[in-house]
Amino acid sequence: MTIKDLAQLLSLSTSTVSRALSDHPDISDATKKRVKDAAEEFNYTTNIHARFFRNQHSGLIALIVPEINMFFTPNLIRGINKTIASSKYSLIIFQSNDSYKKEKEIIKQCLRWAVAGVMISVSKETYNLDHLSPLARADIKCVLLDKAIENDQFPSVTIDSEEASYQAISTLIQNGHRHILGIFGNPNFSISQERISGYEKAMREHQLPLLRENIISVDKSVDLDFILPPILNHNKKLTALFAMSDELLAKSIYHIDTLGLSIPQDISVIAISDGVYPYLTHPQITHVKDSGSKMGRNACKILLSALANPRKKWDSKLLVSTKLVALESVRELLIID
Amino acid sequence: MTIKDLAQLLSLSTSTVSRALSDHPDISDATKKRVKDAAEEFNYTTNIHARFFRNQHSGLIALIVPEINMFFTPNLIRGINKTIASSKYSLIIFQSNDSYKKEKEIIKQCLRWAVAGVMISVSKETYNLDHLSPLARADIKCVLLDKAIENDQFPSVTIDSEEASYQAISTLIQNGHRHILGIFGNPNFSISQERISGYEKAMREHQLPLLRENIISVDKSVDLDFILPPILNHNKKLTALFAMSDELLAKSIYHIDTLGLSIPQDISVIAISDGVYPYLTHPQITHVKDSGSKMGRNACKILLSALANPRKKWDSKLLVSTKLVALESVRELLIID
DNA sequence: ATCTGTCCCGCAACCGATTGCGGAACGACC
DNA sequence: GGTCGTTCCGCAATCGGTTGCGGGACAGAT
Repeated sequence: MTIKDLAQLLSLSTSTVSRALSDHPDISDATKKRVKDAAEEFNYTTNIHARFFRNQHSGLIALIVPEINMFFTPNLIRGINKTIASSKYSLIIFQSNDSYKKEKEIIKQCLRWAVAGVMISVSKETYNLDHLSPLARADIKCVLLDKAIENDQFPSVTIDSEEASYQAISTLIQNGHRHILGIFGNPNFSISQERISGYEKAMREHQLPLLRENIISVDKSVDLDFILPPILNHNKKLTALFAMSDELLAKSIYHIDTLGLSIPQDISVIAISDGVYPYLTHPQITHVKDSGSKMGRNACKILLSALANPRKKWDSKLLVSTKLVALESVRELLIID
Repeated sequence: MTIKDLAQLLSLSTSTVSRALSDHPDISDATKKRVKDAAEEFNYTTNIHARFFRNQHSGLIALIVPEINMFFTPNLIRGINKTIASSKYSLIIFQSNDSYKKEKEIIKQCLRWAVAGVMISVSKETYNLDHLSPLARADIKCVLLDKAIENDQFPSVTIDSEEASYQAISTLIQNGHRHILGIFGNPNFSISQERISGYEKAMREHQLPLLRENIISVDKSVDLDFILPPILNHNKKLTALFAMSDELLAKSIYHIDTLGLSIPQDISVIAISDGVYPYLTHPQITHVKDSGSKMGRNACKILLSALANPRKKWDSKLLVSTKLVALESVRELLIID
């Protein structure tokens, strides 16, 4: 059903039908009603490609994520969807599978789709933003989110990783913990580096020693299967464990449980989390909440405002604040000096 | 950068450029190389809307899901992406937020996008498929998946719910359990009904009594917060619990842990799951694996083959088989008669 | 009867990519 | 030099929807 079919059906010209549908003042109310009723009846809707073709803007915003996993991404998408729903844009989602090559291909796709804007959480393999330059050249607005890379070209929305991690470790220290195992992701990523540096900052501020052996970095959470059990078995000084993400948290808890240790009697646990998983465990895990939906909302808002005011400079770096959610997994230690 | 710009740059006509890019035999190799190199350099790619506009097919497949949650959906999308990657189609994902109204709107969107095919997992509010008829009229192929509704118009891909549930309960019975608490979702959905009927079938086959109080149906998993603890506390005969989904499993384990019961010493647990969560808990949960990615792959294959052979009749109901994954949460009881 | 103004509506061009058809350019051959 | 074949490429129409411009119809005024 095209506008032509509809016009023929009503013995009108396509232009009249088009104008009637968009409430053009030239068209009489009677005609408008006739046209709209018919459109409803034969459920005609304007073809989005043809509309783009004529108007030269697609009304699309792309979201590029490394993967749609059980943690974080669902919340992120929820936040974005909510914000975008009140605009005239539609969202399309691409997955890079954590591959730089795929990411590059997706950028190309974005050009083909003639998207108005892009929100991207870069892949694990992405160390610079050269592949985004085609977007800039085509005047497509782009916002980095979550996993961002330092640059002076694109605005970014990330959680304040150092602060989040600092909050978590400080909480442990305030509860009397001094020997804290930190579990981090691949240290090549800025996100891991910042979280490590938050750990270190908190330790330093409280004059606690920084032991290399208490900082574990793994590329994938399954790597913990080999690394974590011996440490938990042999390092008897440890009283607390910090996990920088939900994946690492889940694996850590599994190993703690498996070794017959109990939380928080034998070991206290704290994590940075998007706040779903910590409620599913027993005891529920005290965590610093890193809200995916908040981040999505903010990234989306920045993008929409950039699209509304294309001239204005926009190179803001937004740090989404985090909040400590005290649940049941941190025990207060008596401080013996 | 349009094909015209490129043509002008090379002092060729648009038609020559177009043909060169698609390896038309009329074009000399030298020209082809020149054109392709230039396209690469100025990273020109054909505009997808214009292409559709000309060719009258968008090369799009839509996936409509109730929500992108931490369980199941990620796997489903993974499976679909993998299959679709080897075709010439692209995937766009819509979320209905479990709303019938939104679902209807999305169908309209699909028409506007001129998608070639649709895969839909219907919302909780959807009780019939009338809203899909515009798709049928526009000759858009449609496959139901996961949450399907009985009909004779669209093919469907679902897990064999009754069988999965039967497998789970049978396993418990074979291990000596006779008092099994079954936890199910909203009984209005066929998916819950089938799983209940699998439970009943297994019980009947082993001449065990069907107690109404041992079947719990909740609309949302949080409802268990009020329902489950008193049952676990007072019904001392129960030796096993069956959860029909990951959400329900997670909540159930939480309450079991909270009450100080241990799995499987005090109570055995089994579930139907997509196979991620059961490995994150301790002990790991024995489950009937309901593979989202397998379902996605199959739905996608059916759709692609329907698109390749538009004439052929296709009303298949595919039941994706499930497999028992025996882990650590089911204890063998001594059978005392 | 002619003119002016108003209200509706249609004609036709345009957007980018594709493709049938036809034609220019060139070499080979009689 | 004319004819034919071959190789390579351009013209122009097309897809669906939008919109500037212009024109028909009709009423009221002169």
